[in-house]
Formats: sequence, C-alpha cells, structure tokens
Amino acid sequence: MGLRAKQKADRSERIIQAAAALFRADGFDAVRMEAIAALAEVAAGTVYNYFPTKGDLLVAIVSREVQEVLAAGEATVGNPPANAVAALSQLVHGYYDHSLHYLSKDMWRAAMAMTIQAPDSPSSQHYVVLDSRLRGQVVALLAALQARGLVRAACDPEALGAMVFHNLDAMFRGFVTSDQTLEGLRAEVDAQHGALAALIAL
Amino acid sequence: MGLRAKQKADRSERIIQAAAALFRADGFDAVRMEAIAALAEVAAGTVYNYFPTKGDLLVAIVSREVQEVLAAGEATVGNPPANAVAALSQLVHGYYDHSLHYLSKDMWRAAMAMTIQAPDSPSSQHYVVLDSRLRGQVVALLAALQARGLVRAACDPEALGAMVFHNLDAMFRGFVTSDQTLEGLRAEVDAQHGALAALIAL
DNA sequence: TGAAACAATGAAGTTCGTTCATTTTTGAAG
DNA sequence: CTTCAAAAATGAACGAACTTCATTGTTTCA
Repeated sequence: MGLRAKQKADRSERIIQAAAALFRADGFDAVRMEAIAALAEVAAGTVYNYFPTKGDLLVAIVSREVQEVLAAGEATVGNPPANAVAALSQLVHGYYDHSLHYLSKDMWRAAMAMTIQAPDSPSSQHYVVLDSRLRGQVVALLAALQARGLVRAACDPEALGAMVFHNLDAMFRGFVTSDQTLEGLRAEVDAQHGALAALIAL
Repeated sequence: MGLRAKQKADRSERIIQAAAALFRADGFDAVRMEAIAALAEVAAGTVYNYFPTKGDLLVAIVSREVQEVLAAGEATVGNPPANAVAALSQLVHGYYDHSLHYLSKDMWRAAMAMTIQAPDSPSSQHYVVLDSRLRGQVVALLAALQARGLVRAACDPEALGAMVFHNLDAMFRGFVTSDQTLEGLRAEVDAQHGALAALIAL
C-alpha cells in the first residue's frame, strides 16, 4: 500500500471516529460538518471526498455496528440452545445489547428516519441490505431449530422469521423513540417470544 | 357559531385541502409553505396561526386518514367473518386499500420519518396515539375471534395482536419505501397470515 | 526533474421554514 | 352609531448549516 492509499485509509478512519464521537455527544443534527472536520484534522470539503453526505457518515457507523452483531449472531445460529425461547433470546439479546455500543438512540432515530424518507439514496439501500441480513439470520435460526426438532415441522420459517424480525424491529423502534431501558426492551420481547413459543415449539 | 369561528373553520379546512393537494402532487419536501398559503388564499404567516409547523399540517392529513380506517375497522371487529384468516384479511385490506386515499407514499414516508426523528413533538405524539389505536383494533379482533372459538384459547391476543400489528406496519413501511403495488402488499401479508393461522386457528 | 493526476482546502452560496412587528378585522359595550 | 380592545392576518426578513467548487498543494512515475 502506497503513501497515498495509507493516508486515505487513515483519514477515512479519523473522520468516522470523529463523527461517531460527536454524534454521540451532541446528537446527529446538532453536529456541524465543520466540527467533524476539525476533530478529524481535515478541512470541511475533505469530508465530502470520503462521504458524499452527512447521512452516509452515519450509515457507515451503523454498518459497523450491524456487521458486528451479525458476526456474533452466527455463533447462535450455528449452535443454538436446545430450546426455542432460549435460542431466540440469545440471538435477540445479542442484537439489543450491542445496539448502543457505537450508536446512541438519537443516532438510530436519525438513521431510521433517513432510510424511510429517502429510500433510494445509496446509503439507505445499504441500510436496507443490513436489515435484510438480520432478518435472514432470524429465519436461519428458526430453520436450525426446526431441523433439530425443536420447532414444529408445520411452521414456515420464512414467514414466521419475517414476522419475528419485524416485531423485533418495531420493539427496537419503540425503544429508541422513548426512554425505555434495555432491560425493559428485553423483558417485552421475551414475553412475546414466550407467547409465540407456546404455539410453535414442540 | 359566530363569524369569527366560522372563518376559522373555513380557513383551517382550506389550508388542509391546499396542503393535501400540493403534497400529493409535488411531494412533501418540494412544497413550500408559500405555495400552500397561496392556494388557500391566505398569507404564509397565517398558516402558522393554524398549524405550528409544516409537519403538523401533514399529521393533520394522516390523522384524517387513520380516523376513517379505524371507523371502518370497527365493523369488522364487531362482526368478523367466521374464519381467522378471512377476518384478518378483511381488517387489514381495509387499512391498506384506504392508505393512499388522502396520502401518497411520499407523504407516508415523510410522516413516518418525522415521527421517528422527533418523537417528542406534539404531532409525533399524536401519530403514536393513532398507531396504538390501530394496534388495539388488531388485538380486539383477535380477542373477538377467540371469544367466538375461532382461535385457540391458549393464544394471548395482546402479545399476538402486537406481533401481527408490528408485522403489518413493517410490511406497509416496505410498501411505501418501494414501488411495490397494493396487490403485492396484500398478497404478502395474506401469505404470512396464512402461516400464522395454521398455528393459532382452531 | 517535471508534469500529470489526484487530493485537500475553506470561503461563499442557497434555500425555505419560521418569526414578529405592523396592519386589519371583528365583536361588544356605551 | 361610534369606539376600542382583542384577535387574527399579513409578508418581509431572518438564520443556519450542508454542500459546492475554483484554487492550491501533494504524490506518483517516467
């Protein structure tokens, strides 16, 4: 890697770190691009050579977050607890417990709002891909449980997985748009998964 | 009703109508408050005597939409088809088929985005109330079906109703953020409700 | 060493939602 | 009918920050 490429990687990383720190501290809307540039020790215009819009900067951080929970989720899907509720809990708690590692509630709200309002922008499409990867993981978990005889054969993992994921997503949206705690969120989904498991578990 | 009150009602209605027409035609973001005021034949400042922000104007239109589908849904809840899938279909198709009556996809996206990004604003809280009324109606339908012996007694209508509603909501979000047709949307949820009914119906 | 390609710089522009001092209209009392 | 206080309408001007782009600087390679 030549000098130019190294500098590019360095700057990109510094910009992301600066943005993440400021977004968390002051809120997405309150942070000016100038401030990010200053903390990253570049000029404002330079930020735009790396991230086309302020929103792309946010999505880059979200992406990091989601990649990590996806990787952690692989372990659960590959070797799930021998119980439908416990397996779902393990996967979902993994998602939720890491959700505030890089991001704040405010940042999640900004990312979600952007994705809904401008679904055709490249960064929104990136977000949608991450979302469907998470959905795929829930589906895969249900399928794995079914293969192990822990979920009725009559269940459709694709349809039920989608429902479960949509529910997770809605609960998470409720979490980031209120002052609910992580404990409260976990308790709420666990209750729902208990109700569902009564129907699908063997 | 005195002249002053009548004029107030008149102007409020004219402003809503003007906003609805322009939002549909040109998209929420593209419409300037000046244009709404001009079409309603008032001054820009006057609009703000009736609606505190541009977003409130949008939520007022959404509110009208939701009030109407809630009223229509009452009929289904009070006298549901004698079959879980048919009952859910009837209720949900009522929601979906009316969703583009006053609003466009773009307007739904704008309303959803606002509500997520600024959940504490009065108009967002209004939106949340409407949302939970809809959720309550789905729960009430499941409870009604259960009372008629069409759904297993072991099911928890509260938990399952919430899951079903969150799923409806997610599918609708997918609809308004893509070029999916209403037919496509209906088919998708019907498939999921079929999968669910296999588990909960008697 | 020189020049072409690539990247950084940072000051200025643009665009609307919103505000508010001023003017106009309304309603009721004398 | 007149007066006047309260309510409402008016529309010009503001403000704020994301993004652009002409200019300047740096790296690469023959």
